[in-house]
Amino acid sequence: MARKIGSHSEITGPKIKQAALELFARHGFAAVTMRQIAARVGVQAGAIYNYTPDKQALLFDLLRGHMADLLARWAAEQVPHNPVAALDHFVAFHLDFHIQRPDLVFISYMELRNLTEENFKEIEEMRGRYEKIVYDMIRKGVLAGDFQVTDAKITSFALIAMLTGVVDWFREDGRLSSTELTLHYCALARQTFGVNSLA
Amino acid sequence: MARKIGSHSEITGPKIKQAALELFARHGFAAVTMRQIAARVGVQAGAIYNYTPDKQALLFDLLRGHMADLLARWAAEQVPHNPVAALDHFVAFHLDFHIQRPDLVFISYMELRNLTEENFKEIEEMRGRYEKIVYDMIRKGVLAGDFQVTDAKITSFALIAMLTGVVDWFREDGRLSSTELTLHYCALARQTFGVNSLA
DNA sequence: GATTGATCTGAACGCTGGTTCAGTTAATAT
DNA sequence: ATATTAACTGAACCAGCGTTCAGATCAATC
Repeated sequence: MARKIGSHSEITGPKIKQAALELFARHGFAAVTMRQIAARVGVQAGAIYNYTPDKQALLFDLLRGHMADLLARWAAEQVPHNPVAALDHFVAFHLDFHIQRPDLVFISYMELRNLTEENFKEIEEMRGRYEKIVYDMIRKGVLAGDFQVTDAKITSFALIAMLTGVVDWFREDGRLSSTELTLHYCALARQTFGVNSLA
Repeated sequence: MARKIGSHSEITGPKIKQAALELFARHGFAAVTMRQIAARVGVQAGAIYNYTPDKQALLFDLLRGHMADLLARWAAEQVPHNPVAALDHFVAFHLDFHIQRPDLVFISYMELRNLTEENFKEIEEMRGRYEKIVYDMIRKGVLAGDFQVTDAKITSFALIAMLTGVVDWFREDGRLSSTELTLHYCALARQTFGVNSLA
């Protein structure tokens, strides 16, 4: 035996990425073997090397793709000028994006330390860009007098942590729908930012 | 060579735990070898097995010890009856406890998936007990009319995530002292809980 | 329908992993 | 001083790791 029936790089390539993603998320990068990934795709381990130079690149591509996707999608959003509306918009966007990609969110936080130093720096830089978006949004709201926060930096970290933490427990078939979730978190975020509810 | 000069189980035992903790936190459980741990202690790999049945137990003991410590210390706290004061108390406690143990916090979140199923359940149960403490605290505040939260469960998760996320960026020698940090987060938590600042 | 290139197999490579254990030495008790 | 026990070494075991590659087979092209 050699080449499989119906084999195509446009099919096998994505399948390998998907299998690697699921396994990395479930067991951790270091604990997953190339043979496990291959088995999930229905292929031998050697075949993976037609699609990636090595295991490290498999991880890095997933993380970079995830961050690039996040930044690109936010850049494409039409963000309201009103600070409170912008906050609501961000909360909805962040929750929606992250809830749809729990595995990617997980490994983007977990597996940073398994990256090469230079690969790590690249991801860190992208993460910093996203954090700056939140920080700038808060600063604008503070300057406009809409937000009452004592420290914009701390608040930006707190907001991101609070929102991203949702993927640890939220399930599509759970007590709350994603719509209800968003509503709750918009209210929570407003309160956290000291938005005057009478305004 | 065999037994080392000055060797004592009361010394080597804790050193192994400490070395394992640091290495697990830095590189991840699966990526750390018994030989690395041994080298850090200044001993051969085989010697570790005088102190632990296997690598898994090394991890589990760290996680269980951490959670047990957390629960025991909270149980020993004198918590004010006033809901707002209790919230402040909890925020200060949680931040203080977690900031002092960044490595343990890290692996307690990261390495759950590397636990045996039964070991995992035990840690999960302890974690649930801690989350319930927060939930009950919020419920009391809501019933007393001190907190304005739409969903006590969500708010409890959000608070824990927001506070625990601090270990990702806080440094003792950074911009903020731990005292300032606590003050900021008490204010932030009050705001998140809709505590009437005029009361 | 023959040729060519893309896709995959299967076996192998050198290494390193967790773990075991007989033997050796330091500390302790007698 | 001697005997006993606790602590550790060093070497070995085997399974499994990531990675390579010559060869086999399928898909596509003309």
